[in-house]
Amino acid sequence: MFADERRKKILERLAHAQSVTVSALAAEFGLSESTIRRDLQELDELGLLKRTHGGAVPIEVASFEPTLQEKHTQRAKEKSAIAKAAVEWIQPGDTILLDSGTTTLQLARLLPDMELTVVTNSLMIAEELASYERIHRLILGGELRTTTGAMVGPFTELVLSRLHVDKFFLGANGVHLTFGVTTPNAIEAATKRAMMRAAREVILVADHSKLQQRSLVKICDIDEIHTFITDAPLATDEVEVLNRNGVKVVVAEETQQKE
Amino acid sequence: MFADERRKKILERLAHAQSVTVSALAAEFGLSESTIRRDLQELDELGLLKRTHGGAVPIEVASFEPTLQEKHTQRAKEKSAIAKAAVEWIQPGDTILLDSGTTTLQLARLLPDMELTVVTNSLMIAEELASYERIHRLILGGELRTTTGAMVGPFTELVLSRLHVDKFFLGANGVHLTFGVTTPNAIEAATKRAMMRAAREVILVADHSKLQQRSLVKICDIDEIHTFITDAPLATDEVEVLNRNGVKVVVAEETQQKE
DNA sequence: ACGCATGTGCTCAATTGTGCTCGTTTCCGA
DNA sequence: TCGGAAACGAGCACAATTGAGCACATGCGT
Repeated sequence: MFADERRKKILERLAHAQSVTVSALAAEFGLSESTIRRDLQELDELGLLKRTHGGAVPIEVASFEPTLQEKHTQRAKEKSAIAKAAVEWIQPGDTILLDSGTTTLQLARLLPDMELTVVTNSLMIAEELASYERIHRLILGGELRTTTGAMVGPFTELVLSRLHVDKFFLGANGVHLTFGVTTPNAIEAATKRAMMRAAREVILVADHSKLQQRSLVKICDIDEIHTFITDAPLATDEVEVLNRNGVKVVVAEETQQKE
Repeated sequence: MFADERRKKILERLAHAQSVTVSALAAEFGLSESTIRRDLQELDELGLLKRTHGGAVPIEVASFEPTLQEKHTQRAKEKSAIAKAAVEWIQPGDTILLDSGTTTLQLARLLPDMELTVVTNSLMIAEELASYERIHRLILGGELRTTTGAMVGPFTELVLSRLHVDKFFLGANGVHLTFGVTTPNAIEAATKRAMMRAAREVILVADHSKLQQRSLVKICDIDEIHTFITDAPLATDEVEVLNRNGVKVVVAEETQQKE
């Protein structure tokens, strides 16, 4: 990987995400932070990005919606770490299904532009993927929900009934060992269930704040999850319960340097 | 193997990979690195690649998509006038179907926030409608096309086969009295036909630059259109032909503010 | 045979990319 | 407002890569 190549990738990344961090880039490329800093400095001088402390942001002015933006930043580091670990699960040629949600949106941003089929019911993810060249994108239709930007309902489920994907990345509001996986909205829950039926492997992505939480509507029992990717180490007994239920647990490393 | 031949191969290699290395090329061709360096230098001076330390990367065309943004501004005033006239056709409680395209996008922007069900296969329109409170929004899914942001294909048509809307606002690239209504892409044309089948009334919206133009793929004959909204007065014989085919013609008044 | 252009390989000092250290600056939570 | 942690930039060291120069081989026309 050459410097120019790497810088191009940094710009690509920045085109999809609102920001990049020095530490994350260093970890991703397997290089020192010094090198990344030099890259960012160079790109900054060329006017291709704007340097910030700890990273960089795109050059555009961006009068983005604050509410959505806010949510992004909530536990952004955790979500990003989880998304990064989740991307590792994806191989060229895969057919993946992305649930709506901020963690999966982050995942979409981190997707490499490789031979891939991505199915999603999230308007934001669809938008995010619009510029990818090589990714084949199938959008599940449905009724558009304002709060989550998700497309849900019978039409979504109709299309899902005709689909079969390799991997489904499921987001949720509550992950409880005995009460199962939950979300606040009944229609969304039904759609999530339909997505599970369409997938060979169900991968649950949720940061540690969701753990042992209960939301209103149950999506599924914990043993219906094949893999659970989260950001903080679980208690040993929790891992034991999960493993006993056939759930593989992956704890995402926050970027190398621990604080 | 001649030098020119070798250089051509290097360029081919670079067209497929993101980069090439001097050492790899030297090994592959069984030549010294000096020779490869001279090749790369030559190609760099010719502007056919960009030299880096240890190898080379392709020239960046940086072909960002101005096309979509450009299209917005093209004939914006006409499109806006048409959209304004089209909105008059919509009543509270209606179920309307919006085609993808810049004119219909403009229409979506001008929609009053009233009791309404809007169905669309356009990602941009979906996004535009995301903030509306009272409008019930149904998004047709399908494969996402990069150039137009439209969702098309069998899944789109599957959902459409289950729907019935009051009014369909159809966009097109060519409107010809004898050859009918046309568009450049076959898959999009098929989806547009499916949308027509799902509608009680088909309303064609197209500015006068599309008139008597032909694009590649035919969507329908002119007599399958119920209403045609455009921005410039047509010739009297044209109107006569249209009326004879059962097409109601509406000419939108350009708004007062001329510059 | 001769002169010359071209293509190639080798050597070596100079350049570049990178990692590391260290003192300074900036940020964030108490 | 303050203190510690994180991030920063300058400077240095080291290794890989580079370019210039030279030598050698081949091909071509005279």
